[in-house]
Amino acid sequence: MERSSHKVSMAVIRRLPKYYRYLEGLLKKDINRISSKELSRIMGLTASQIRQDLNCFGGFGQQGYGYNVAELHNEIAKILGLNKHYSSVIVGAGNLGQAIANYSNFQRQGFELKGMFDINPKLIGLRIRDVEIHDIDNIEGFVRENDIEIGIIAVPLENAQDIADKLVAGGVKGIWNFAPFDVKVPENVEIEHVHLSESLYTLTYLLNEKDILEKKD
Amino acid sequence: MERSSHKVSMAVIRRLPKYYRYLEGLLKKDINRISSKELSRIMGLTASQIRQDLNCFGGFGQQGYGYNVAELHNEIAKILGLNKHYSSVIVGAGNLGQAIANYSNFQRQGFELKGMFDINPKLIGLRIRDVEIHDIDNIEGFVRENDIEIGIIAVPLENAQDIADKLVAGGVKGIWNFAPFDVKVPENVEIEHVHLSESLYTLTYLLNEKDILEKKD
DNA sequence: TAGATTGTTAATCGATTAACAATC
DNA sequence: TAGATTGTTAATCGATTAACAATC
Repeated sequence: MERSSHKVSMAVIRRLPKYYRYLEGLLKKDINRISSKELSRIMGLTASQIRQDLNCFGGFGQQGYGYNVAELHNEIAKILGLNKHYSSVIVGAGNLGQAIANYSNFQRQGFELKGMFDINPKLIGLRIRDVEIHDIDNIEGFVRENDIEIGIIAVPLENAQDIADKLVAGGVKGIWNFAPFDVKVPENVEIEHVHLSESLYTLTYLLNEKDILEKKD
Repeated sequence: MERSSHKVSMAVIRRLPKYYRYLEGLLKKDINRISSKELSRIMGLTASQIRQDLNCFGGFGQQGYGYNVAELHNEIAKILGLNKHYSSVIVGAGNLGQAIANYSNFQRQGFELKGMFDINPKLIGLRIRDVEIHDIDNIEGFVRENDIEIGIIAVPLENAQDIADKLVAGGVKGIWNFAPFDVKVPENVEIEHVHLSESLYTLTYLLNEKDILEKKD
């Protein structure tokens, strides 16, 4: 028995946080009503696309009026699961791990950091913002005992898959991976990669695109 | 007079760093030959797509043989502009700025960090890995005098556009933006955004997708 | 030579855009 | 009511996949 909920495409999903961010900006400016046309103008999309995207999840607008900003912001928050609380751990307490731990956007908004892990004995026992750094050997048990839902990987590429396996064994539901390696996880675990060098190399590509394409002729 | 160099689509461009990364992995394993079929298997793409992608830039393979790993790796490095040197500055010397400064992948590979900038008097004058933190008021002059090509923005969203404007005024060619705001730059300046919370919210969406789509029915 | 695999053209698929009736 | 703007269907566009002749 098939549910009518046809999968939403990744292209749409990745635009949702963007809508959420722009709506937050409108809220801050005390704008309480917006049409798809006006939103398309400030976001650089088409009005048609915005309406199509939103209608994957429901009819949030009103003919002749547009969308209520606060309401739409709230609906998208729910779609993104931002009305829920998540407990998390960061594995790797180096520069990147510490930066994520301190990342203010991450601290608020219901993402509770329950623990950090590192292999370096000098770091173990220290605290970042009141969060203790544990020995990396204890990941699996800690994740299980504390019902950790999100595991954040900030270790070198060599160790990334091993850490992912341990997080999964402990029972995390999702992994936010900052290591430059596409760690594999079982189907029932969600994975989101942040490949910083890929982003940087995209920029350098664009800086050189003209020369590259001319040379090809 | 139009050049035959038809623009390469962004979808293709964003796969290039991924090819580069996987080829690097093969190199490390001393594998010196690969077919599009085998590469498609380890990367999770189709062989057809790989051949299409590469042929946007040239015929790097050989019929009946496949691709020489070292050669293809090198060609893609050139396409991505990784054979060149770039001088850069980081604006914002908080946790994120410092993490980027210390990011090892960034330090090697020809990305020279020439200076950092912050508004906080306590940070100004300090050094991160031998790189001095300057007063944020001096950005434009510093960028111009030191021929900085890449400006990295790691400041709060409120200041991001102002910083971008100053970097552009100083003459940067590209901006790597970590602020949660789509800063606008002139057409001749390239921009690459890293929106960390959008990535995180994509993960939380996926954690809740089933519930969301069922509720809709 | 026979087998393998590319480069490239053609077919398919999916995502974006356009259009418009429904309706606030 | 008249005007505005949605939700949704149809048309278009672009990206991915399939197929195969060329060739190493």
